[in-house]
Amino acid sequence: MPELPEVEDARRRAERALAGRRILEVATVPDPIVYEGVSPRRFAAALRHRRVERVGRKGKHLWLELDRRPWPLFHFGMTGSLQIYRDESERPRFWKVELLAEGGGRVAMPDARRFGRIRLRHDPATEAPLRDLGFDPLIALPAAEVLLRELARRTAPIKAVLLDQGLFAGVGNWIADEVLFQAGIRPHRPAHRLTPAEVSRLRARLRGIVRRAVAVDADSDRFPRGWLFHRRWGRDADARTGRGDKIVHATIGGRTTAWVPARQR
DNA sequence: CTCAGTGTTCAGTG
DNA sequence: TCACTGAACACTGA
Repeated sequence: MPELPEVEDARRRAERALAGRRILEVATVPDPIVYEGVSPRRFAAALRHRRVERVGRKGKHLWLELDRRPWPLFHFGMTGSLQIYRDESERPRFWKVELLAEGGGRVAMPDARRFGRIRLRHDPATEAPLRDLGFDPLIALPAAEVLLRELARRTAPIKAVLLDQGLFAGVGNWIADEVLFQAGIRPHRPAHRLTPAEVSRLRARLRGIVRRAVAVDADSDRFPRGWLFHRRWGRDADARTGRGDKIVHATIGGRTTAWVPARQR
């Protein structure tokens, strides 16, 4: 479940469970794909007995700031998430790591498809992969003129450009489609051909969508009724919006794209 | 059995 | 160097 709002929700839940507490135990499973550049053993040793000061996020990455470096850095890939519970019996299927905190709270990262990553960094914000991220729309969304200038250099379809983490950190497939739907922009449009008015709308909708999704704790059942999100799933040939407009599916930027020709130009 | 998939990376091309 | 495209990665669930 991992686009910006889901990761921000994970960050807040992790902060509630861990901030100010020590990590008493670290359980791991052997997985040289998900653990990148660090063995589970060394990872566990770096975290054990440390106090968590706060939890950070940029784009789709989340990290724990401990009282000693290095710090753990997580990416949830397609199917990773953060689960918080108290009883060991609730340890999720496909778990990769589980922390036991002072007070008995447990925090685990499961990841069925193993596209997620667990890393160790001395200063996550200034090292790869975070160093290469663009702006995070929840933290600092640039002015429309700045966006317009960036988009002017890109000839790829706007849908593909929205997915570029080096520009829009944290935007994933459903957010990109939602932004273009609400801004009334056809996903195939070359980014450099967007008008200033369109870039302005795109910026406003990106901000609105991310803020709203975060405000409802990334709980998609609480996303506004009119959002494309609720009707975009599964390449259903007769899918329609609430207003009866046809939803079509295409592959753009290598990803399934849902859009509404009647509303997007 | 087949295929899509809330993501990223890398090789190849222009 | 840079922008861009498409394949590869791994594996579940429909």
